[in-house]
Amino acid sequence: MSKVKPKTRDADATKARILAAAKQEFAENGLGGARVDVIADSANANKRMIYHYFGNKEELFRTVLVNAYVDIRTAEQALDLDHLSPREALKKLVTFTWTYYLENPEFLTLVNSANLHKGRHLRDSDEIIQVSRQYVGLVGKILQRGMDDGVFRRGIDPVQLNITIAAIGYYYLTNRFTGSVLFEREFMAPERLNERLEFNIETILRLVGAEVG
Amino acid sequence: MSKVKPKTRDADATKARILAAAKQEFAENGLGGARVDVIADSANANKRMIYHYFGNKEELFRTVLVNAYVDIRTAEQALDLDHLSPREALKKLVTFTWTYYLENPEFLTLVNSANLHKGRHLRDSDEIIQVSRQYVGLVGKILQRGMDDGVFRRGIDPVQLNITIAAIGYYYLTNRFTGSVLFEREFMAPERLNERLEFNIETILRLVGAEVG
DNA sequence: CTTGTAACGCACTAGTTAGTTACTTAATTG
DNA sequence: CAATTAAGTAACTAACTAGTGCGTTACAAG
Repeated sequence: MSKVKPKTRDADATKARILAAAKQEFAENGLGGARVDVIADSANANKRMIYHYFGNKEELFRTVLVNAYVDIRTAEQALDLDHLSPREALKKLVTFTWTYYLENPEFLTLVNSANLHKGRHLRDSDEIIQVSRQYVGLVGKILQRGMDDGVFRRGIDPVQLNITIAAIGYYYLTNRFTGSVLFEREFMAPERLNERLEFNIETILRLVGAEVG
Repeated sequence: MSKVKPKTRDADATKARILAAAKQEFAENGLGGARVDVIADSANANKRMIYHYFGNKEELFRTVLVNAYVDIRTAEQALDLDHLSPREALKKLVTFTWTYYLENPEFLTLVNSANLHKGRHLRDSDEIIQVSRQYVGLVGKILQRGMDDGVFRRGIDPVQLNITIAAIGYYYLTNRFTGSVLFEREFMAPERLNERLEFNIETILRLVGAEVG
């Protein structure tokens, strides 16, 4: 965790170190379980700096959370799905969502923590609403192209599809610990992960009425 | 919250009041955010009783968690799906899962909390493994009947199906707060809830290759 | 070189919090 | 009914925790 502290003073770098450490600590212990002193230490910063730059613990959490959403939505936009067939675009999006969760597990626990606190950290965030609209539009466009081409069935709500694509990956990964106990199966074994991704792709393709295989 | 304290001494009743209060407090604030004093108060019990009956906060959480799993698995077993057609049995199971999450939102946050703590509270719980096997068996039986009847396709893993049935309801409901902001849609409005349930039923029926409608 | 501003750090406070000690009171049993 | 066991309580403690007061140090502008 501990990043190198620069010799010279650098407000931006210090802020960035605090945010990285906070993301880690909040993800690992939740908003309630996270310790401000731990964040300060592992950021190689002084606790006073956290209050100087972010005001308080809640505001720090809000910043971390908004950044996390902006990050995933930005990565999605860079996917460049327009030049793919609707079917391939959908496969790529399901795969991306899965891989992103897998490589950024902090995202899952941050979202869980935000919801435990009834989403109050996200309200009145215009930034969040902007990037979310782009996301819904992205899936909506794939869906529209697929319907026009006659390869997807009509009448599918893009928001419901969005939620489902997220759900089938998110649930498996966020509940991987209890899941491994309940189902007596090593959820994180590489071949199990591939198995699940394939299952998820099939689930989504069948849902939109595309030919599977 | 505050249950009536009986005039006479009653260990079982006190235990039960503590467990009910703990379930509420853990569900609302997570393991880290829950306060033992709050649990004692709202159970109309003394904090000392919590340590007397349950040892410590962690063990109390473990008990609450295991009880929650046993409760949902018990309710599922009472569903009596054997006399229904495979297709109807599956619809009933998806509906039950959805309704159970909706009526017992504590279950969702308890499971999230357990996973934040890497599932350590569930390990070496034979009780959990027993009831989980019954659950997998239940879905496996429906699946088998459907394949025998030729209404479901072959080769579906019952565990993956189980996970997917849980996922599409769980994700929508546990993330209802951030979801309502991100998708600019009132996730808990009655017509939205029905919409989602219908979508979920369709998702599962298409997944197993059954005729939809 | 001086002076203003922002980065940074130490040590403290006021309030919590899980867990405990030492005790009283009610039920049970021989 | 005496003696033992179990239920229940209040007050306490040691460690922790978010947030702050107040002072120091680096750097840029003039």
